Amino acid sequence: MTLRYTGMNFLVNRPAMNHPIPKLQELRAACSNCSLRELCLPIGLSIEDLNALDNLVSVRKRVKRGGFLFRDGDDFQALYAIRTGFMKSTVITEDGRDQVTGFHMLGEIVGLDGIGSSKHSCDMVALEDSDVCVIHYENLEDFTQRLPQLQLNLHKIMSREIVREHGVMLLLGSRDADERLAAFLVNLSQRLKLRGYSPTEFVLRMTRAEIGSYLGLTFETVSRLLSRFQADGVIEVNQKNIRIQNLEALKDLTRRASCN
Amino acid sequence: MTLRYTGMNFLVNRPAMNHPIPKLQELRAACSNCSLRELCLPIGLSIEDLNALDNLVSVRKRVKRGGFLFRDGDDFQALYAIRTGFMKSTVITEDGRDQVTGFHMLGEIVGLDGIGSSKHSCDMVALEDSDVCVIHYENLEDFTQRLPQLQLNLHKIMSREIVREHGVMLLLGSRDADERLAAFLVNLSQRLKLRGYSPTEFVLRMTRAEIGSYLGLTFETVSRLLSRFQADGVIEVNQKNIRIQNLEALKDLTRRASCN
DNA sequence: CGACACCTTGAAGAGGTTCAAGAAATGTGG
DNA sequence: CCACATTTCTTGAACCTCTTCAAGGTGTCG
Repeated sequence: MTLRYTGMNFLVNRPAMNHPIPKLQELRAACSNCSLRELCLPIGLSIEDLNALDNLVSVRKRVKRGGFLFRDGDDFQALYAIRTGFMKSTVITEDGRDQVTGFHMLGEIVGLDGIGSSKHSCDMVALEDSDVCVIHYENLEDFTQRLPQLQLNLHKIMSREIVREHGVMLLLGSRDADERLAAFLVNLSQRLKLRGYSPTEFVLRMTRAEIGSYLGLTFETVSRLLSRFQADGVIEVNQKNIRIQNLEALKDLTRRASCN
Repeated sequence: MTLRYTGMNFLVNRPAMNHPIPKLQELRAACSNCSLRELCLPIGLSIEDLNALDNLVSVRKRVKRGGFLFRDGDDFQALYAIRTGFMKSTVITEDGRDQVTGFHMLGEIVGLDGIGSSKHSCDMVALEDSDVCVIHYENLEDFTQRLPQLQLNLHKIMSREIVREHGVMLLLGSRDADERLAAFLVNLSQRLKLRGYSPTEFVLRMTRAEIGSYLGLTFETVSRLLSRFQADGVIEVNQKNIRIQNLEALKDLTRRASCN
């Protein structure tokens, strides 16, 4: 079987949810038909509400690999739901250093950083050709006024982002390099599993440097640790291809009590 | 002038916004009269809306120093607006290590972590006797349905928390110890200034260990750095009392380009 | 006043960074 | 489609920042 490019080939074992390349007239999104709706903003909405939502999420946008969905300083206009692809968010300092603050995959909502100040405060870069639903924010505010469930969903999404970041802070503040990288791999694995992909075999869409930036490590350290995990028989690495041999061992690494 | 205890004596130079000890019958909150409303949830609400809000935020709660406002695992019931006092939030790992994820002062909303999963995912501990307005979440959802401005405010507050955490991630992931501590002091200074307090002279309500936990450093490192900043003439330290001698130098420390 | 928590400072040690060099993969243009 | 440039990755060795361990000092509260 030869697969056409679907924008989801950052995954190895593709399940039965391939999307064909959308034709232009299909670029209109439709939450009611979307296979991701149980992961996304419309979680648990009724049929009627879903139909209403289709009028809100009416545009899609493609971002080529390496392209920006939005940039630090851009006026905030919309939230974006990732349909296919993979993205990273980065914050930049005055002196030019930057830090990856998150990796985002299908079904996730990005752009939440812009609501507070009406400007985006990070860059959102596609790590592979990506396809997003554009959720115009002013319209969304109107919709949430009428759909309490939608409002709740939005609040939950934002709250979960806050909790996710708590986890990253814990990682960066209290764990050593092994634990950070192990936690990163386990997290990726779990998110892929939730989307129906293999939790043990996948392709990293980001470079070692990007992983390092996210984890507060240098790319050399990431590279060395991947090699060591492989030597220990926990994972198998081949360039960007990862196969987790012993998921339990990896999970143990993330919670290894270092006697304090 | 001898001041009665107002729950705000973590600050040195008190401006003209002292609250008397609330008598029991005064424990009913009133956003419409609150001097903090320009920092808090009701920012920019009309008079009518403010009056409506008074029915939402109808309870106050006191938390003694060292007490918990809520704990990891508690059912999520409400958000809390800090009226007086000072708090820290901490997340805990399975192996018992914990990390401070934030320090919170008057006018700030805490508890946002609980919305996503209906359970709180961190501890919220009072670092001094504190007084909070209880915003029952179900009621809040009803109110935001009717008050678009209130909904927007809530979204902005959550978005800003996300952005704040981006900043902490940057701090923990990309900066050395000097830069972290300098950034911490500058941040405290700015938040105090916003509330009408002296930005250059204040009392730390947290221990060196808590600062260290927040910044991903040991308490010894924090202690050493405070001493060094003092030796460099940037600040003056006397136990928990801080006087910033050279705010610009401190700000420079936070953005010192280390040539990469 | 004594117990306890908190803070300071020193010295040794370790984990991760930096610098460096080469290999492998990827992309580009003719 | 191949050659070349560029990016990415791996691995080693020296170094450095921050941690760990330790001991003594200071402040606070019952």
